Amino acid sequence: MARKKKVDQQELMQVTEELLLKIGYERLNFKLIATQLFVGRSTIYEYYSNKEELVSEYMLKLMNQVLERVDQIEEGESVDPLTNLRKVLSVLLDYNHVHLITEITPVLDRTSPIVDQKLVKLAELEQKLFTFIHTQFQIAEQLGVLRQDVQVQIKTNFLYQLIKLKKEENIEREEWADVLFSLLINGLKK
Amino acid sequence: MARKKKVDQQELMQVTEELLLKIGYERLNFKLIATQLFVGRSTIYEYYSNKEELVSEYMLKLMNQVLERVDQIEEGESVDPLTNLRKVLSVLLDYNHVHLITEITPVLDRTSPIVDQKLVKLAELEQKLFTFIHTQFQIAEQLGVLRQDVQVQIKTNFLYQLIKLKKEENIEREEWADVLFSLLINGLKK
Amino acid sequence: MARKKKVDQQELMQVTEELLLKIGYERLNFKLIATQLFVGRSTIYEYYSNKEELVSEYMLKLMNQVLERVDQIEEGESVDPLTNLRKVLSVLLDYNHVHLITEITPVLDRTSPIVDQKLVKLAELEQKLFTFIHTQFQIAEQLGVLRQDVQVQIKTNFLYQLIKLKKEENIEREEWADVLFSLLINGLKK
Amino acid sequence: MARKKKVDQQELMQVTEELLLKIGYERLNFKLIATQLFVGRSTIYEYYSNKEELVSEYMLKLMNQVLERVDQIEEGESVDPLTNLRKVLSVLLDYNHVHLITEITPVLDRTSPIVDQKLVKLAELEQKLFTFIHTQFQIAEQLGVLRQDVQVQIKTNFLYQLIKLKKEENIEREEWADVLFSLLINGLKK
DNA sequence: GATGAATGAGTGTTCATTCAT
DNA sequence: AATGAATGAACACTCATTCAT
Repeated sequence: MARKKKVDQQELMQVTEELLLKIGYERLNFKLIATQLFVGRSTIYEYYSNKEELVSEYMLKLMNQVLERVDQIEEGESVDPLTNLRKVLSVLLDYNHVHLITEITPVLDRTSPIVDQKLVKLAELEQKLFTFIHTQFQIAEQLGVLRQDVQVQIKTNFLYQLIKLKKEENIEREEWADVLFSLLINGLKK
Repeated sequence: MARKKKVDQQELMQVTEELLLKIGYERLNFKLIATQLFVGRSTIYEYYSNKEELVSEYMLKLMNQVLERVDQIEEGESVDPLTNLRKVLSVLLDYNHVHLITEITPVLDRTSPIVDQKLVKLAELEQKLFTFIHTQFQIAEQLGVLRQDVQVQIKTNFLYQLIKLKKEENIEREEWADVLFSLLINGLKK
Repeated sequence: MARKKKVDQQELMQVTEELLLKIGYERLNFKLIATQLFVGRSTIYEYYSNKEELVSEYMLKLMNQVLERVDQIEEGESVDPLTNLRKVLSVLLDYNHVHLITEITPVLDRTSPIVDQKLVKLAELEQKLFTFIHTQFQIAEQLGVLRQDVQVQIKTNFLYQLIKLKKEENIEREEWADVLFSLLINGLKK
Repeated sequence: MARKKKVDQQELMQVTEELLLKIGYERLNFKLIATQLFVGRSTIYEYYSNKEELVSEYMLKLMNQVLERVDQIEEGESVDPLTNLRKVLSVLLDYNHVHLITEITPVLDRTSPIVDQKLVKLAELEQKLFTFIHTQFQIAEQLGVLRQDVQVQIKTNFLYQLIKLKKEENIEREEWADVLFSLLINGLKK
């Protein structure tokens, strides 16, 4: 009979996320992960042969979750682009750590084909996300709701960057999303 | 007298900056710096006894340059807060890498008193910058130009985050500043 | 299960002792130890995270062995203090390298709590040894066998220092202990 | 005109002694010495080309001073060997740090001929000192004052080791010498 | 004479990774 | 499937020593 599995994949991903947020990609190491999971260091190697593989897998899973939520928006009944964009912002705030992807992806060593493959897939998903936002902005423009002197690309980035603004402690998430969205659309002017 | 100096401090700072931007703080190491300067690794230790000291010195110099520019705005004839804020944005775009400070400062080991001292000084300077922006926003509010349902603190952060938006390749810097400032003030609405 | 152990703890302690006696604490380093044990340098770090920890562990083990022997004297049937002191001298000569402790302890860096803890324990054991000798001297004094114009503290030190006298090559250990003890008690006078 | 000499030889020797006593031979280095003398590190190299040369010179000077004092005893009017030995003990206590020589000499690298030469000279002086003590003990033996079942060599060492006994704080030097000498001659017996 | 500057050699330490069980 | 043990490679840091001025 096989030994009971000690390493729960979900737990592994969760610990990875916590550590990525707490100490960052560079300082993340298998020793730490193993300690938190109460397993031997080398056990992690049974599943991922290095940090790159583990982290790219984590990012892929994360992006998949985000896109699932975005798909729900797409499949929703709403046809108003601004409403959709507001919903996207909500999702991004929920998955606030997606910004990790933007930071980590460029520094990852893509030598290993397994890693490379995952990063390609990840880029596709990211593209899909951007395309959705992009499309909404285009529709909004056509409806004459938005200014047209700024490229859609910039608008998309603008929205994406918003999630990096540090939320005030005493404000609740949806309310915060409202503030950000209002800033995005109306700016600071009275 | 001594041997001719091989290590130019300015060059050292420049290489540090380049490497920080290219590979980040964690991957930065003295070997790399020394190689780029065509000197021995231990030579760098003659000037800075570790990475922390070198990098905190770099950040301090950088922030000093930024504040010099901000002081010029302060001493300028303009009393219009929005004009001043627009000028600050220009400065921040020129010293676009100030965002490194925000990233690196929290992870630096402050054990060494020399490092700690520099970080304290750095925090003071940063505070000064924020205060200037803060003040301009307050004046603008009092003049009734800006919306008041968003805290000044958030506005300040908003402006500060703007510099992270990646500039399009084919656009010139001042023009880009105009775009960003317009986004900041007017938002995306038509 | 894991790979077969290559590093025998006892062997490690023995090599440490040999090197401490041969080249001293300052010159002792992990490279040397590793070479003698035919293992990689970093392997030693699996067991002790630095020289301080290794050496303090060594000293603790050594002192424990000494005290075990002293305990046997204490539990022995003899009640004559001089006989007991003579036996202590034998033990000290057997563990002649205890003087290493006196030399090394003061220069050890106690920053690490692990090291500090061991040194505290070590000090306790040393105290116990000194107390035993001290007590024997006191009893001897009360029996009127010893001069009383010299403090017990000095007597204790005197005995302890004796082990540093270099033994002549051609003399056997117990005989040498007799000579030293006689010197201690009777002095050089006829 | 030549520059004013900044490095005073005597001061150099004094600093060397202080550091040797404070931190020991192994930790002694030119950087520390230079700092204490307020000169550049490389300046010391004008006088001594390495630590070995400096320290062997120091020990030689020290031993010379000791022997000067011993010569005075020899030239003195006293013919009583015990009185002479008591005087030697006084000298040894004055130059209490001669024990440094015993510790350092064996670990010094004798590769350099300059160092070797000094160490040879040093050994001669040490021999002279031992011979003097030796002779006094022999005379004393012939006078029937001392026991003869212990080799003179051992007696000599015994006296020499005495200086390592830590002096109590509140006792004055000559008095301490008396205690030690009495221990040496009469032992601990009543 | 004096020294600031540069450097190599050696040690300290961490960690990803392999391997045998 | 799991892991304890071993290790090399890479980086951190110190210091004796050389050299040009």
